[in-house]
Amino acid sequence: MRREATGTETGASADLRNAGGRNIIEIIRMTRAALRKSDRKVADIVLHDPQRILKATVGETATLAQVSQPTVLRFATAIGCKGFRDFKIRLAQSLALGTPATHSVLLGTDEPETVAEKIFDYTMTSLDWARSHLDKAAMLKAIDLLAKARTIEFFGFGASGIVARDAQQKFPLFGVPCGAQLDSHQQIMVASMMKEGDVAFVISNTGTTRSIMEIARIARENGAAVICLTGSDSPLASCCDVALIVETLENTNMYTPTISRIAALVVIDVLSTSVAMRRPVEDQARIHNMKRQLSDMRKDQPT
Amino acid sequence: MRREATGTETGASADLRNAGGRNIIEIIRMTRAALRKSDRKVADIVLHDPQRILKATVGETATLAQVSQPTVLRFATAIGCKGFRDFKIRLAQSLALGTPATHSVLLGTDEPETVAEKIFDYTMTSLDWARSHLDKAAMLKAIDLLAKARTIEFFGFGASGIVARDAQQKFPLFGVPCGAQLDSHQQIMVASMMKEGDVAFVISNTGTTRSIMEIARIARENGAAVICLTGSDSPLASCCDVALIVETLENTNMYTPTISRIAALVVIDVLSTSVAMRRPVEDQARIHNMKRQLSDMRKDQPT
DNA sequence: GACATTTATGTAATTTTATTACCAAACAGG
DNA sequence: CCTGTTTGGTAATAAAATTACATAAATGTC
Repeated sequence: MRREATGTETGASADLRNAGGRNIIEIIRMTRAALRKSDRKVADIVLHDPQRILKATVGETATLAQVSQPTVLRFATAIGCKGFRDFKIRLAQSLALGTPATHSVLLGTDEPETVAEKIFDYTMTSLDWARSHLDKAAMLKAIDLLAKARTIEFFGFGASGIVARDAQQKFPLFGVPCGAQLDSHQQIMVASMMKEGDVAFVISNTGTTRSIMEIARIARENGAAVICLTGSDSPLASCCDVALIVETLENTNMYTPTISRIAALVVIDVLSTSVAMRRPVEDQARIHNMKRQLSDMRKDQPT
Repeated sequence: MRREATGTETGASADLRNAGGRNIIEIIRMTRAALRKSDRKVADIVLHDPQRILKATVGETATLAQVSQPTVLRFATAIGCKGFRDFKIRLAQSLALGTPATHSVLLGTDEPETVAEKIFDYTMTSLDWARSHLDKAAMLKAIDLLAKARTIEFFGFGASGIVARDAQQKFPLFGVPCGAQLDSHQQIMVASMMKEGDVAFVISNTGTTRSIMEIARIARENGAAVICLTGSDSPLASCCDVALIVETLENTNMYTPTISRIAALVVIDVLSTSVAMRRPVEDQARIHNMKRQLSDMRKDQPT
């Protein structure tokens, strides 16, 4: 009773389904258009109030959607689940990250407690999204470049400057000298001095900042490898050797904090850790030592 | 809402259960000792391979635990679930955040892809943990102080310095001038200049850094309110007006990246957003405007 | 240390829920 | 306007969850 290529399959193609990764709600949203009319009714009530369905039985769901029970079952298989049971498990997992962002928009009347809940939820949901949209190939290329680098320079402004500085602090993991430039004049100077074997790591959420693109260009002209970390497939991405695009759920609500920097920080964690793991075993002790030094430095920095 | 006690209740007291927040696995770990002998068998196989149980029926679970089916049911109610169904839903949600941290420790042999998965998972799990362990009362007091502040100064070293800088960048939300001091000499100078009405926001993950405690002391002597953001109930916490303790799952594995700064950043998000929401309605437009300015600044910073 | 009382666990019956088999309407193409 | 195909419903069936009840183990009391 696999439903892959059998006759029961509707127009909803497998690749569409996979695109959403593990989040069943996303899968439903995407396949919705390709579903049968009645299945769509089920899809709609699930999307409308997933929490309700989580506690519902097949019968209740059928009533809510105004369809028959088997239709609910067919809906479940149509979106790629093994059965209703499996569907509910998957729904529960999708909902664990908090009700989808659209539901958790902050209201002016929210109590601080609610605000905390929502912001945490939103952050976690966004991280989940970022993870499922990571470009693994680009990631691998970036790790390759970083592992071979002689020095690494991080560039960024504003919120991205924070990320750059954080990355720079991870130099013990990267194992080579790292710099972080936040002043645009300094940036130009440093970029001009880079040469083959160096890696310029350019961070810009928007990917449109003029001066940051200039940095990328200069570093590249001098023979340095250029990696960028950006929020969308921007102009900056096209002029780099590797573009790490970290998509985040953006939300125009003024209260919604910028999530992009959190996702970027986690990506940096992944890169630095992977690079550290790439090093030969005989270096491990040395890295361990460095890490401890960093740890000590954080713990107690005497005047 | 979910875990009210029924008559079947065993010695496992309600407060114990609530301590774990929403994560059923944690709840099981904590209540395990207080469970009946047979129930404990069930608890053990759940903890041992939660993924397996997620796909199992009552019967299968009973066989795996070598108990009868009703025992499995009783186990479910004992840990505060409405029934086996409810238990599975909750288990699914707990597992969605990634297999518990202990399972996702990085191995030297992991592929970069796996590393990414694990780090994202770990970050999300930790955030979930941090959320459920937030001290709401302290949070409220901090928001009160920040909302009334005339100026805010953030202090931090190393990784915490990153957090301080990030917080400072949120000044449009706080609505008052904010500073971030990262150099210890500067810190002493600025702290000495603070006076009543000012807020010193001291960030230190360990909470034991000598110089940072000195800062807190100086600022306090001068009449400034002192808020600290720290990772545990440390010496620093006891000498501040408000102590925000953000517990994170710590893990001694060398590859595990420091999660504390991520949690701290999210807490700052919560604080700044709450403060912004606290402002009178007539200020909202002004804040909105400031926020846009900040946004523009991020987008494009001409040389 | 036997007896009463509570607590813990299993067996079997029962109910609820999920799934399947089958049939009828709607629909598209010839 | 037939004919095969797709879609959706009804009713039967299988599977799973839950309850009722009985028995065994443990605990305490005199």
